[in-house]
Amino acid sequence: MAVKRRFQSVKGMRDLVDEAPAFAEVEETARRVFSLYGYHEVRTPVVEDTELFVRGVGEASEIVGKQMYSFDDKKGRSLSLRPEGTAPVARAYLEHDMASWPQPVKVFYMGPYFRYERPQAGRYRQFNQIGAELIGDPGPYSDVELLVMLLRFLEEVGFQDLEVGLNSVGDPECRRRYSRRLREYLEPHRDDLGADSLRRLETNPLRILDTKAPKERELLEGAPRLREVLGSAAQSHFEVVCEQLARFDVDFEIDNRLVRGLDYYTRTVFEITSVSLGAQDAILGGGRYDGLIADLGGPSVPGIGFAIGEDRLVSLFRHLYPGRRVSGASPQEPVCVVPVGASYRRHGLELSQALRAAGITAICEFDALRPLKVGLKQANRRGCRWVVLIGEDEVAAGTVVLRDFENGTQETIQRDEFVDVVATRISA
RNA sequence: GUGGAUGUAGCUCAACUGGCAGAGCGCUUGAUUGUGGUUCAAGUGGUUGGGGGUUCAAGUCCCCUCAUCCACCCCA
Repeated sequence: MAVKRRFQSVKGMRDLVDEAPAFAEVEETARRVFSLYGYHEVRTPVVEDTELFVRGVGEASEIVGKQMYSFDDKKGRSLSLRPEGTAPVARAYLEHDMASWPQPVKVFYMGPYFRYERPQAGRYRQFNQIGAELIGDPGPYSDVELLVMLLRFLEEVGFQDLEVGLNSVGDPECRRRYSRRLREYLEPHRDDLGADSLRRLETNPLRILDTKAPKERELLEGAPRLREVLGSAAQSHFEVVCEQLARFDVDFEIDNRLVRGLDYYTRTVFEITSVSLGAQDAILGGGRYDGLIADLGGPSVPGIGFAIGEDRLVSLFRHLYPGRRVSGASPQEPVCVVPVGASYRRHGLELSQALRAAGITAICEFDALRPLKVGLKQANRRGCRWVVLIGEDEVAAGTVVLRDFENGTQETIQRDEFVDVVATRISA
């Protein structure tokens, strides 16, 4: 009966147990690297006015149309769990009048996001993103700096050989021009298009470019290229970005089909995918959004940013480098203090505190049901190599016993010297 | 929202055309009352996801439901 009614995590949401240390290491790496580039961390609320996403992300986008966790509060206001991070940051930029700060404003953030979709490999209803936004500079050098920072982060996490897909979706005028061309090209081939693409032919022809259907891909081989219709400003912007990325040895490939799903993107767009992740293969994506702040009722301020899917990043890392720790982290394995008998717990606490005061990770087995045996077994199961024993004999003699599980030896050392001895033994 | 697969012990999985629910690992105890890990011995483990139906008899067949996984879609 207890089994039957046992609680379970909500569909599409999971506990991070084994993965939690890797998440923490990824987050620490992000803080370190992004700070190095002059970014500072912000934290925005998990809940926002629903309208923020409708206007920011776009009513036509799938995210807003079908995937939001929306609800009415007690006053009847429509609120939503945030499905992405850029619109909230843009909102905060306006709310705190960051336009009066030295431009550009550079921020990063991390935390949970929510989309109501059917879960599958690499897709959760609550997932974690690490993002950064550079707001207030329209120029291509900011694009390059942001991408270089992103690659540096991935490198410091421990990834090698990740390739960035890069494209330009141009300014809104270029896109309107291109949509018309693409529609003209595809119209005669309606029979070869699936239902989804047919619908997009009316609503958002650009999205047809990233179709997975082989027949449609073949058809698109002969389609006009997006970059061929870019205006001269967008064109030269893109050229500078490519040229500078090459100068800084960024491994990128121009992908003509790369368009991204959020409505606010302009000019530079990019993403990194991996075939090792299954169908949900994007580990990060981003781009420029020169019209977003204005769409939200603010001044015309350009911006560029990215979002890293932390769950997918960790999953890919574990798949590519089994057993390896993120960022080469190697936490200190604890020394285990075992009081021999319940009446020596006081000494156990004292000894473990002395070790911690010296910066040595220590745990104490207060709960050994029987002297020694159980305590040692626990210490072993926790993966400790070094055990400090304190009992009747040791207290009487003013000593402790330091046991080395690796070769089964142990030594008796003076209690007032034991911290130093432990320190030298574990670092040997 | 659509489609497919799978739910048996804490974990990984067996159980023939319906016939006594099992194994390995884990866990507890002992061999060793102050010595772990190895070994040996014993023990602990379950309303077979839940509900209903067919049957003398259901883990097995039928219906419903829930969950997980994978794909479509979408994206991180």
